[in-house]
Amino acid sequence: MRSFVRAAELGQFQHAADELGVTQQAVSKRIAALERELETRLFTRTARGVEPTLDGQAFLSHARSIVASADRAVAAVRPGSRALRIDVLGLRSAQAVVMHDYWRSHPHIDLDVVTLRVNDPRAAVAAVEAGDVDASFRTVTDPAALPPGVQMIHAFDSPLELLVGPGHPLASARSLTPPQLRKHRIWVPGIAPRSEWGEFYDQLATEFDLRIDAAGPHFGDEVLLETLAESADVATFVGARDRYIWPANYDLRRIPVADPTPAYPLSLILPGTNPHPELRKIITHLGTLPKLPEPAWRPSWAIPDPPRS
Amino acid sequence: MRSFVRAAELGQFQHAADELGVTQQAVSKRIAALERELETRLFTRTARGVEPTLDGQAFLSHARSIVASADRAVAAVRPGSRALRIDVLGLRSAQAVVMHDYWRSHPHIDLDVVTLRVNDPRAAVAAVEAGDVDASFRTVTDPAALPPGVQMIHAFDSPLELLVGPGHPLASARSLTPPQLRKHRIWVPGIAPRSEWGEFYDQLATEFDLRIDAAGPHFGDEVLLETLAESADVATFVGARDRYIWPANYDLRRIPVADPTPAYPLSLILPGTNPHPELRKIITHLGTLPKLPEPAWRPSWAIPDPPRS
DNA sequence: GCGAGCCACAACGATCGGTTGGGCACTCCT
DNA sequence: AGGAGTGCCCAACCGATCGTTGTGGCTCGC
Repeated sequence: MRSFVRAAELGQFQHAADELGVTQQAVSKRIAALERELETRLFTRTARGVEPTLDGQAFLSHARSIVASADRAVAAVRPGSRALRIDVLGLRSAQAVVMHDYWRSHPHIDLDVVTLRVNDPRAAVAAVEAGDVDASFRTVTDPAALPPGVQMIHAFDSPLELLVGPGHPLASARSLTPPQLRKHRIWVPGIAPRSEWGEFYDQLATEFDLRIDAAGPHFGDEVLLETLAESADVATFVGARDRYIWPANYDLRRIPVADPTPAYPLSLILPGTNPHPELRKIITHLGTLPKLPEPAWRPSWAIPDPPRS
Repeated sequence: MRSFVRAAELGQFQHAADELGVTQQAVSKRIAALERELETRLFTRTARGVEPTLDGQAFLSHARSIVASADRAVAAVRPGSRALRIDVLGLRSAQAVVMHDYWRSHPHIDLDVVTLRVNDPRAAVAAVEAGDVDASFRTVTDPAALPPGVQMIHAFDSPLELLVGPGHPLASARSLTPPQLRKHRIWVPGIAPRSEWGEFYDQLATEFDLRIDAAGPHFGDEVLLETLAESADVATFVGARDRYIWPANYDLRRIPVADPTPAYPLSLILPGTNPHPELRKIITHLGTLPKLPEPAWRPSWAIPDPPRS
C-alpha cells in the first residue's frame, strides 16, 4: 500500500523503492500483485516512469486513507508519543457523547476513547497515575484521598431525564418536577449499593421522597428498554446527553425534569502535572458546555465549578 | 487486521477464525504477530475467550477504519458495483471544489474524483460512453455531435475573478467591470488556441475589447503566481471557486468582476441512460448552487439552465 | 474430579516476498 | 543514426512467513 501511494506520488517505482529501502523490482512486484488481486491496471507505464490510471486515481485516495489510519493505529499504542486516551463509563454515556462531539469539531485530534474494565474509581485513579489513560471520567467521593500527582476537577453536569414507555401515566408530560415523581416507581438496575451512582440515587430519593429501586441485576439495556416499553408503572432515569438510539426505539419518551433540575456531576480525573497537551483543550471545551438551568440539585459531594480561566 | 477486529468484536479467537475460514491457531498467530510488532499486549486472555486491553481498545477504532478503507478501496475499482467516479479538470478547479463540498456534506457517498489525462473533450465523451467514468465536467462546443447514449447538461456557472499582485494598479479595487479591464494585459498561459477555454477567452476579448494573452507555455501555477506577484502590469483570470491556497500566497488579490459578470459555463457529460444512482443527487445539488448575479455574460455555446425539476 | 472449551506452542509444507541478474523499450544527446 | 542512460519487467533463487495438524495447559461448570 505504501509502495503504491509513494509510487503514485513520485511517478516512478525507482524513487518509491529508494524511499522504502527496497529494490525497484520489489516495488514492481508489489504493484503487480496489487493489480492481480484487483484485476485492474493501476498504472500506465511510460518511458519516464508510471502514471496512475483512472482506477489508480480512484484507488489512491482510499490507499492514502489506509496508510494514514495505519500510522495513527501504531501511534495510538506507541508509548511516549501516543494518542490522547480517555476513559469513559460506556460508549453510550454522556461522557462519550461529549467526547464524540469534541472529536467531530476537532477531527484532527488523535483521540482514543476506552473503557477501563473496573468498577472501583480507585482503579481509575491508579490507571491515571500509571499513565495507562490520560484522563478518566470517574468520580471519587472523597477528593482528599487522591494520591499526590492526581487531581480531580469538575467536568460538566448531566441533568436527568425520565425515560418512560407509552403506557406510563407520565408519558405525555412535556416536563416534570421532582415532587411529581413521588409514588412512581423508578427502576435503575445494575447500580451497586455503595457506588457513586448508588450514593447519588440514595441522596436524590431522600431529598425528594422518591421510590428509586436500584435492586435487581442488570441484564442489558435491551431488557431494560423492553421492560419500560411494556410497563405502565415503571420508569427510569437517563442523562440528557446519553445516547439512546436503538434500531427499535420502543416508542419511549424522554421527559426533562426541572425545578429543581437533578443533575449528576461528572468529574475528570487527570494527572496533576504534565497532562497531555490536547487535554487542556478538552477541559476548555468542557467549560463551554451549556450550563445547567437553575435551580438545580446536586449531590453533596459535587465539586463547585472552578472559575473560568 | 480483520482477525483483530473480529476477535475483539466476538470476544473469541475461535469464532473469529470460523468467520474468516481459518483455524483458531492461525488467528492466534496473527494476533501474536501484531502484538510483537506493536510491542504491546492487545488482548487479555481469559478462560472464556479474550478481551481487549486498553491498548487494544485504542487500536480497535483505527483498525476498523483500516478495514473499512480497504473495503472501499476494492469497491472503488471493482467493475459492476463500483464507486461513483467523476472526471474533473484538476484538483484545484471549481469543479473539484464543488465536488469536495458535496462530499463534505454527504460523507457516506463512495465518491472518487479523477482526472482524465486527455485534452480533447471528445476523449471524455468516449470515456463516459465506455463507462470508465460516470460523468465528466467537460464541455463539447457542439452538443449535436454527441453520440447517442451520452448527454451533456449545464452544471453551474463559474464567474471570473481577476487575480493580481500587490503592485498592480487595480490591486486595491473592491470590484471591477469588464470595461475597466481594457488596456490591462491579462495573461492566461497554457490555453490551447482551439480549445474550449481558448474559444471562451477569444469571445470574451472580442466582446469587451480586452487584451487576453493566451500565448506562451505554462510552466505551472507556481511560476504563474510568482510572475503575477512581482509584476505591476500582468493579471490573470481565475474562477471564483477555484482553490488557490498555497503555503506562500504571494499576497495576491482576487477581485470579482461584475456588470456584467463574465462566467464560464461548466457542463457535465453523463450517460443518457442508467446513470449512476448517486449521480442524480449530485445533479440536484448542482441545481441548488447560488445563481450567477445578473447581468452576466456567457459565451455563445452556453447551454440554458434547464427548468428546475 | 473430570470433561468441555479455549488459547498457546511445535513441527512441517506451501507460498510469499525479497534479492540479484538480465533484457527490452524509450528518450536524449552527440 | 547510434550509443548511453533510464525505467520497468521477467527469471531464478532463497529465506521468511503463513496456515495447517497435533498437542498441551488452563479455567470453568457439572
